[in-house]
Amino acid sequence: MPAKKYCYEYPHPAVTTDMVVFTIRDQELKLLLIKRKLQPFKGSWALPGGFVAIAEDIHQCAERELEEETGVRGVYLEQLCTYGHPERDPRERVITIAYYALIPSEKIKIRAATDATAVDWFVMDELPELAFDHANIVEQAKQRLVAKLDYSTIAFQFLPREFTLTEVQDIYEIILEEKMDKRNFRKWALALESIEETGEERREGRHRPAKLYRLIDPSRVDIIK
Amino acid sequence: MPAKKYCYEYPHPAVTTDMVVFTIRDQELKLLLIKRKLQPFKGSWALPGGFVAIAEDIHQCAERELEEETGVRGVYLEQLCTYGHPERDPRERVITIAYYALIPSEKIKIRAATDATAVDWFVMDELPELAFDHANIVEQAKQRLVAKLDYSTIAFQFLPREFTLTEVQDIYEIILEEKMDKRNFRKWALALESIEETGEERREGRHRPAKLYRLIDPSRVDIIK
DNA sequence: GCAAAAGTGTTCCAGATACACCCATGT
DNA sequence: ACATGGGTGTATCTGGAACACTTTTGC
Repeated sequence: MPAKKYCYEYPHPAVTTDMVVFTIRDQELKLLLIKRKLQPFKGSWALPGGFVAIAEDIHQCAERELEEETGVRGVYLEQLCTYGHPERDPRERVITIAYYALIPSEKIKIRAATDATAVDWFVMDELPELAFDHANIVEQAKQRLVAKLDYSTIAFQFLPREFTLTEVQDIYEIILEEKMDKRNFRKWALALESIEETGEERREGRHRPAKLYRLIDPSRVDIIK
Repeated sequence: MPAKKYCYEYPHPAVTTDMVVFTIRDQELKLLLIKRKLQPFKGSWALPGGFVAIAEDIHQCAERELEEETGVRGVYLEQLCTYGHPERDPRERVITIAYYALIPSEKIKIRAATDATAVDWFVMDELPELAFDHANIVEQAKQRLVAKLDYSTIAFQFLPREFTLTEVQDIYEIILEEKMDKRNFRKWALALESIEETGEERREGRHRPAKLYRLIDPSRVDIIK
C-alpha cells in the first residue's frame, strides 16, 4: 500500500469530474461510456471522469478528461451539477462535478483510450446498467440538453463547420424525438441570425443539391427568446 | 497547531457550500452577508457557508448552513454552480458548491448568529466588496433568479402562506426592475393555476380590501411554458 | 422520365400587449 | 366626500402552427 502522505486537520472528500459526452451518429443520440477496469463496479460501464488534480481548475479538469477519452478539444462543455451523496462511492467520500459535452460527429475518432479497457458509444435509450449514480447524472444531462434545444443555439454544436438545414433539423428531431415541419423549421432557424450561407452547395445522391451554412460565430451559443 | 490526522494517498481539496440568500424586504431585493471574523478576508463581507462534513450530503450541508445563519428551514433551496479555481482561496485548495435560497420576508428574524460577528441584509445593488469570488457567485445567482421568474413559479417562494396579487406583482417588479400592467399580470398569474383564493380578505388602510390567495401546493415550483 | 431530397408562402389561431375606469374602504 | 389602492374587459398585435407543391439533380 502506498504511503498516505497528504494530511489534513479535518477529513476531506475526494473530488472528481464526470463527463456526459453526447454525439449524434447514424441518426441517433449517443453517449460515451467506459468499461471500468478497477473496483468498485469493475467491469461495469460508467461515465468517463477522474480526480481533480490539486492545482487544476475544475473546468480544465473536465477538458482534460474529455481529451483523454476522445482526443477532442475545443468542443462545447458545460457544468451540469454536483453530486455529493455520502454513499455514492463505496470507497471513500467522493463528490463529483458533472459536465456534459457535445461532440460533432466529424470529430469522433474514439481513441483506443489510455487504458486498455473498452470505450464505446451507446444509443441513449439502450444504455447498459451504469456504475455509481451515473444513470441519474445521464438522465439530468439529457433533460438539460432537451431544454437547451428550445432556448439556445446549442444544437449547432453537434454539427461540423459546414452543414445543411436538413442536418440541423435532423438534430432536433433526433433529440426531441418528434417530427417537425420543414418550412417552419427553416424559417425559425434562419430568423436566429446565427448562421449564414457559405455560398457552396453539397451534391450527394440523385437529388437537388443542398445549400451549405456555417455558424457566424462557431463557438458562441446564444440564449434565444 | 492541531494534529493533521486525516491522511490520503493523494492530495484532496477542501469542499464547502456557500449560500446566496435572497429575500424581499422594504420593497427591495436583499442579500444576506456575514462579516468574516477569521483570515483570510478577515473583516470583509462574504456569503455564509462552511465546510461539508465528511458524512453529510451536500444539499443537507447547504440546509444546515442556512439554518445556522437564518434560523429558517424548509425554504426554497437550489444548487447554483460549483466554483473551483485553484486560487480562489489563499489558504488551501477549496472547491465550493454554491446554492441559492429564497426566504419569505415573514420568516426573517436574522438570528444573532452562532459567532459574534455581524450578519446583515444588503440591498442587491449596494453590496460591499465581497471576499473570495463571492461577487461572481452573487452575480450568477441573480441571473438565475431573474431567468427563473420568467419560466417558473419560483417568485411565490418569497411570499408568506397567504398573499395578495399585488404582492406577487411587487416581487416581479422589484426583481425585474420594470413596471408591469396590472390587468395583464393578474390574468397571467391566475392562468398558472398554481394559486387559489383563500376566501379571506386583507383590510389595511383606507381602501378596498384585497383578496388573499395561497399556493395550491406550497412547496412546488412549476416550470411554465 | 422518375425517384429522391431541397426548397419555398400563406392562412390561421392563441397567447401577449396595450389601454382606462369603477369599487370598497378609512378618515 | 375624497383619497387610496383593489379590481376588472376588450381590441390589437405577433409569433407559432398547419399545410402542399415545385425544383434540381443522378440514374
